[in-house]
Amino acid sequence: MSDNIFTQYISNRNTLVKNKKALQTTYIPDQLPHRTDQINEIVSIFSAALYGDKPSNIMIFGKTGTGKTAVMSYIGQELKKADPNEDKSVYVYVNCEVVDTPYSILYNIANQIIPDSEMRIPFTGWVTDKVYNELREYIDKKRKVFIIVLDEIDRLFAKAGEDIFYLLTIINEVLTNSKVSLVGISNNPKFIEFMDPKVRSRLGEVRIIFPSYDASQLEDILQARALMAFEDGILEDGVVPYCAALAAQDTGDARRSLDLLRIAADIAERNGDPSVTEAHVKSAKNKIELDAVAEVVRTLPSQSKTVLMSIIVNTEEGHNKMTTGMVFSTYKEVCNLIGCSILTQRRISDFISELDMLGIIYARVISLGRSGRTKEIELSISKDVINIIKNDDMFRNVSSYHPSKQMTLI
DNA sequence: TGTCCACTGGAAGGGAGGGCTT
DNA sequence: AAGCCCTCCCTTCCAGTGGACA
Repeated sequence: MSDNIFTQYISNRNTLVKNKKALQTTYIPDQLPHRTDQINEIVSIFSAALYGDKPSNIMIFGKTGTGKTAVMSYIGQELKKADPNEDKSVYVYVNCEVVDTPYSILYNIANQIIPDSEMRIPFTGWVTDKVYNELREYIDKKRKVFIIVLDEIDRLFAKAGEDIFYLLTIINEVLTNSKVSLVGISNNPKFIEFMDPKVRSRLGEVRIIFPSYDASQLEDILQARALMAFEDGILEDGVVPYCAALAAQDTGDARRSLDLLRIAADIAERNGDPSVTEAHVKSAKNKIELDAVAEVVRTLPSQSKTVLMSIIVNTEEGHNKMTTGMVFSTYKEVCNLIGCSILTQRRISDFISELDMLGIIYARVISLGRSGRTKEIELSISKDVINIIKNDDMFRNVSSYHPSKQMTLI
């Protein structure tokens, strides 16, 4: 192969990770440490399906990164192994973060279980009732137990209301040959309280809690993945406990601890280092935090970005702290420079509160006595993140701009 | 103690746009 | 295709507020 811009990276490739898949959060290992009780409970309920009985509906609650989705995927795989030809049971998984309307839920379930050769439900065009009826008829015809897993079910409830849950929970009353069992997964245990009591009790026949992992449990999980991913001697001794401790400090999120380990290994590889050290984990932590804020800032709506740019402009003029009025008058001038419409101060006040909630700025309500009551606003992002906004295409005319004299400086 | 300022933040409602239903 | 409904984004209105100041 002739030399080109990729050659040096290919020839100098330093691979510390022998099995990158094992460090992916989507990878489902053969063992899920510290989730045996939950797995056993769910399996004992699901086993009814293999005898043709209807398993109870289950609601699973637990914070992000507590293994809810991983456990359900694992059990789904195992169920398929126990019933490889789907003679008795069919396992269906739907992520309600992506699929969040009644029509799309039914469409998604139907297209997972009905082969194209038998029927294809169109992406749009049918009345929801028609999809429901077709799905119900197909399910009944098959004389099997259908286990339908609805991940992030609280999002579906927030977006689509409870009608879809009502339809799904009463389906067994109109089925004569088949049975449907529902599993809802949510990180918000409160949402079910807002449901109609009948739907609530049907949906949550059994409730299973996935507690957050503590540092030593996270360490076990990481250790198992590290064994799969790295050759001996590549990871320095303290690395796994350190990743586990950092993630445990947060919310006991196993996903976060895996991210730390994977990104630390990436950094070590790119530096050409022979092993992964705690220093690499520290860099990984900084990178994750910076990336998260940068991503939030990059994807802000344009009006929100303009408000943030106005705050940046004021800060660079030496006003580290400013009022809503100051931000608004700079905002109007920035709008004129970039040619976007000017919203009202009331609306800008909301944007300021949203930026505060996102942790991009710090805003608190203060009283300046005779000078009125307002918010005191200051930036709370790093230079790197500020540069992302300043280099945004929409602000190319703003680089040489200085705001008019502000009358109400703090 | 009352006044005043520069807002805050809740409420109501309009308009646009998108998805669902007929 | 047209109507309906919902959500989102925004405006308008306005009562309420904390503290400096007279």
